[in-house]
Order: sequence, then structure tokens, then C-alpha cells
Amino acid sequence: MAKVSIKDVARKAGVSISTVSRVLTSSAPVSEELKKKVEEAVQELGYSPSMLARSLRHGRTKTIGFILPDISNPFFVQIVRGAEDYLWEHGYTLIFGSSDQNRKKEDTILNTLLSKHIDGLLFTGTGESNPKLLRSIQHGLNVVFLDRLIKDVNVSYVVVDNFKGITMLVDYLVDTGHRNFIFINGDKNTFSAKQRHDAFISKMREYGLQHEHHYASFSYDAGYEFGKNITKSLPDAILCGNDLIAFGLLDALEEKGVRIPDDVSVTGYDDIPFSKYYKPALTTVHQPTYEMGKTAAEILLKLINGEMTTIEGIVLEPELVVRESTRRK
Amino acid sequence: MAKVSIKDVARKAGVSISTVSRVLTSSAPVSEELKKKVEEAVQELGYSPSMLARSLRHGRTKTIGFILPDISNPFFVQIVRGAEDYLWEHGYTLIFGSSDQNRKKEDTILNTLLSKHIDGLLFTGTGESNPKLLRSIQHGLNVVFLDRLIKDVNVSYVVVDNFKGITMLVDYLVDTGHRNFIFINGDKNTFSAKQRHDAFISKMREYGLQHEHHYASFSYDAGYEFGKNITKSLPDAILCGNDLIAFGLLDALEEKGVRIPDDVSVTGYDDIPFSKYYKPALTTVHQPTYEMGKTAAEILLKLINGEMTTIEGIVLEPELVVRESTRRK
DNA sequence: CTGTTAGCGCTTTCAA
DNA sequence: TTGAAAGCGCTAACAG
Repeated sequence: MAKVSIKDVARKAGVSISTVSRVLTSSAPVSEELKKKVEEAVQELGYSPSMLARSLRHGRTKTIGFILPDISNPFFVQIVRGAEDYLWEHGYTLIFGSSDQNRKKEDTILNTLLSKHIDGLLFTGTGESNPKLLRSIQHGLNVVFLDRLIKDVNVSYVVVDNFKGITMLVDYLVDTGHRNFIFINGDKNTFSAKQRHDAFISKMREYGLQHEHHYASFSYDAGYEFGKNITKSLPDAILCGNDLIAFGLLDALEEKGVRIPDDVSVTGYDDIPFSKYYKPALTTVHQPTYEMGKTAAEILLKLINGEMTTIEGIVLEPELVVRESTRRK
Repeated sequence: MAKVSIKDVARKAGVSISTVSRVLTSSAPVSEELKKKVEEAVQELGYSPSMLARSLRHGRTKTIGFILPDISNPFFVQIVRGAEDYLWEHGYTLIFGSSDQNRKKEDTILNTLLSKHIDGLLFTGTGESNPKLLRSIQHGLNVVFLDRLIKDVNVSYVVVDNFKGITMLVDYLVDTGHRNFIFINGDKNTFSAKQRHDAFISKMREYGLQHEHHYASFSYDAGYEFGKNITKSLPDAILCGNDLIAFGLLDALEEKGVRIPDDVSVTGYDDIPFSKYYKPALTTVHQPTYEMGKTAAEILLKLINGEMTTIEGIVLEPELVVRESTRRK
């Protein structure tokens, strides 16, 4: 495509390539006369410098990698958007890969990203440990973990306070008269599911309430499945590990003639854009996804530019959103 | 990060760098003995070749750019996923940028992608003409247009048959007794909106039916707004330019006490994942988004690898999906 | 079969 | 202020 190189510009302007470079990067003084010549040549030739060559020279690619479970998941896509906006604004470009919650794929993506010399990595892992990643971090790769942590790893991260989210949810439900609970959680090995599990159990014990907890997966189908198979009498409230699970559950229950929220209250987690429009509109815990992505990108650039040398862990605040899928018992 | 280079490997293995290169790329025969030494050195050093240097050498980056209006739009995200999967499988990496339907931003993204020497571009433009892009194409940039075409440009593309989609929809509605129509369409300058407009008008004339057509934007808010402001008597059916518009309309009408589909039939377009779960479940036209992305990626790689030299235009088939937001009048 | 060398496009000393 | 030249990591043409 851009076949025209710095040499062509130099020739056209009748100067050396170093002069061209100096004009372009304003890295050293150049006489007005030559400067003008160069600028004209650049214009006429439609020259634009090769980031590739620059990267090779500088060892910095102005490219950030983002490994995440699935770009098409509404929860992650807003995070990506937050990161994308911030990074583009600051002259960085984003390469991403979806791991589909598959450790092997996660590895492949990481290898490719490393061989492309990314300047930094935003990482939402499958949850399993990743020795290759750890090694890269020790060798100086700048990484910010997003939404999910890997235990025993000391890196910067941006997460939302799961404990607080569950606490607000349970407190609200207890306040409104709910006394026994089922929690349909997401994938067992993920950081988020584990944290929400711990928070849930802890709150149940605190109040001495009757409860059940099940790990499933963070999907509509998991919720639907659960709803279909539920036979015993319903609890006062069913908490779901995320909104998708809640949608599936809601649909399955509705097909059985269960009325929501009259017969049972149902809650989600995440507050993805659609939860507001669902019928019934979903009571859920809002996570500031766009902000998560943006914040993580911000930290990452600081790390890269050496403006920050310590590990920073940001814990964002969730927000309880009460809508129509719950009611006072 | 990967500070170890081919030199280090060569030194460690006690051979020249060319030998290392030959082993790594199997581009020329190397004795078993040296081969083994090199492989060991690679192992021990954890060496992985720099794609950056390779790219500079070869003039190919194994990177594809994707410019689209908004990654967080459910319609586009599935397209991206289709492209992503295919490209990664074939050793390519994806850089994307959201233009937000803003021509200037589109330009910035294009410039960056070009300076990063992408091997090819997947392009869903704002709809306005883009001279810079045209020039790049003439200079040999491989491009596949996705979902939206720019007129007077002769490049490969993958679209879905909008005429057919609207035809199926109108035919079904007419068959089920609907006789007068309103169409709330998306952004006026987009290819898709224009095509759907043309198809709609043409069908209305063909049947000699009473109709109204309005350009708005492809968003929930546009539909909601329209629904709020509608005062005159309702038509038999309201067609929406996409599902988001339909959701907004549905909610606004419901707030006014209008019953769907009893008082008026409403249809969407796209069949984004949520339309199936909406209440009422949306009658809409399904677009094979994942396949679009995949097909476009496929064509692009063929173009890049010289396996295809002619312009190819793929027109995928839409599918009518009848659900609960329409009924026989 | 193996090593030396030029060069991809650029930045940055080092001299002049 | 300017130009020549080295070198980022790699591949490929050229000798041997």
C-alpha cells in the first residue's frame, strides 16, 4: 500500500533521510528552508511513516493486546469499548482475542500477541493459572487484570466489588421480607463466581437464612435449564450469577406458569444494557463496565510510560438496581 | 518483554544467525546436528521470533484491520466474532476501531491502520464517501466491504439481501391482512437504510398500499421517541429499520397502553440475539451476522494470498422470523 | 550444508 | 544545522 518511504521523500526534497526524520519527529532543529521542502515532499507523495519500522527501532509498538473470554458477551463488549476509546485517544491500537474460556486458546493468543510485541496487555483470563503469562510479567510485560484475578499473582487490576454487590442485593431482599434463597452461579473456576459465592454464603450465615448454592455457567441456557428442572417448592428469591442466567430462568419459569415477582423474586448481576428492557425489567447489580475498561487502559498506559511503578488495584463500586423482577414479600 | 533475539540463540547454539533462521522457518536444509543445537537453544532461552522484524522484512504483517461503526452494537459484534474466529485460525490478528458513524474518526482509524501496515481491511463505513480509502484501494490495499457499500466503488463485498428481506416481511404482513404501514427507518445516509427504504416503497407501490416512511437512526431511542410522539390513529403495522428501534417503539407504545400485536403489529430487522427473548418476542428479519464476518474474512484472505483476483460480491440470504409482535388482522 | 552480508524503514549517535 | 552510518530483528541472496 504505502509504498512511499522516507527515502523517496528525502530524494524528492533533495535532503538526507535524517533531515526528513527530524522534520517529522521534530527531534532536532531544521532550517526553515529544508523543513518547508520536506513538508512539501511529504504532501505531494502522500507519505506517512511506517509504524512498523518505528516500532522495530523503538521497541514500542503502540499496540495493546486484550485477551478476554468472549467479545460477543454484552458484559465484556462494554469493557472493550471503554478501553478502546481511551487507547485510541492516546494513540494506541487494540488487538484482541477471545479465549472462549479455553486455556489452550488463551495461550495461543498470548503467544501471538507477544510475538507482535504488544506494549501492554489487558487480561480477563479463564481463571486457570497461566505460567507463561506469569513469566512474561516477570520479564517486564505490563499487564492489567480486568474483572478477574488469578490468585498469587501480584499485578495491577481493576475489578468491581463483588462482595459489596452481593451484600447490597441480599440486604435489600432481606429488608423486603425474603427469607430463603437459591443462588444459581456462573462458572465455578472463575474469580467472579467464587467471590459471589463466598459473599452469598457469608451473608446467609450472618442472617441465619435457609439457602442453596449451585455453580452452573454464565449463560442463558444454564438459567433456562435450571428453571426447567426445578421441582420442589420455590424459595422467596432466586439470585443469578449474571443477567443472562436470570433471563433463562425467567423464561423457563414463565413457561411453567410461575409469576414473577409474585411467586418468586429473581435477580441478576451485571446490568447489561438489555436488563432494563426485559419483561419483567430485571432487578440486578450494576457493574460500571465502560469505566472498568477505561480505568484499566488508563493504568496500563501509566505503567507503560513509567508514570506508575507500584501495583495498583482498583475496586470499583457496584450499584443496586431495583426493578420489576423482585417485590416485597 | 521477549528481549532474546535470534542473535542470542545463534550464540548459544554456536551457529550463525542464518542457520537459526533456516531451522525456524525450514526454508533450507540444515544438518541434524546443528538443527538439534538450535532447537535446544530456542527451548532454553524461550525464544520466539519477532513478528515485527519479520513483517518489516516481508512487507506483510499478518494483521487485518476492521473499521466498523460500533463494536458494542449487537449486530456488529457477531460479525466481528465471525471474522475474528476465521482470521485467528489462519494466523491473522485483528485490529479494530469504532468510527461511531463519524467520518473524521473513520479517517483517523484508517490512517493508523495503514501506518501499521495491515495486510487487508474489513470495512463497514459510515456511508459517506471516503477518498483516502479509495486511493488506498487503487494503490493495492485489499478491502472487503461488509454490510454497507459505498456507491461507485468496485470492491469485493458481503451483504445481506435487503430487498429480499423487506419483500418477505411485507409479503407476510400483507398475507396476514395488514393494509397500511409506517416504516421507521435508520440513518438516512447508510446503505442499509436506503436499500430498505427503496424496497419498502417499491413493495407499497406494487400492492398499492397506504404507507408512510421516516428516516431516523438505528437506535432504541429513535424508536421510543417515535412511539411517544405518535398521535394519529395507528396503522396495521409498523416496520422498524432494526430491532433496537422496534424495542424502543414497543416500550413507548406499551407505556401508552397500546397492545401489541392486537392494536398494531410491529416488526424489527436484524434478529439480534435478544429479539427472541423480548416480550413480545419480535417478528423480524434474521441476518446471518456471524456468517457475514466469516465470509468477508475468507474473501479477504483469498485476495491477500492472490487466490482470487476478481471482485467478488456475496449476497447472503435473510430469513423471515415470525414471532409474537405481529398477528393476523 | 553453512556463514557473511545486504537491506526492509526508521531513529539516533557521531562527525563535519 | 546537516549528512553518513550504525543498528532494531529478521530473511534471503550470495559465496564458499
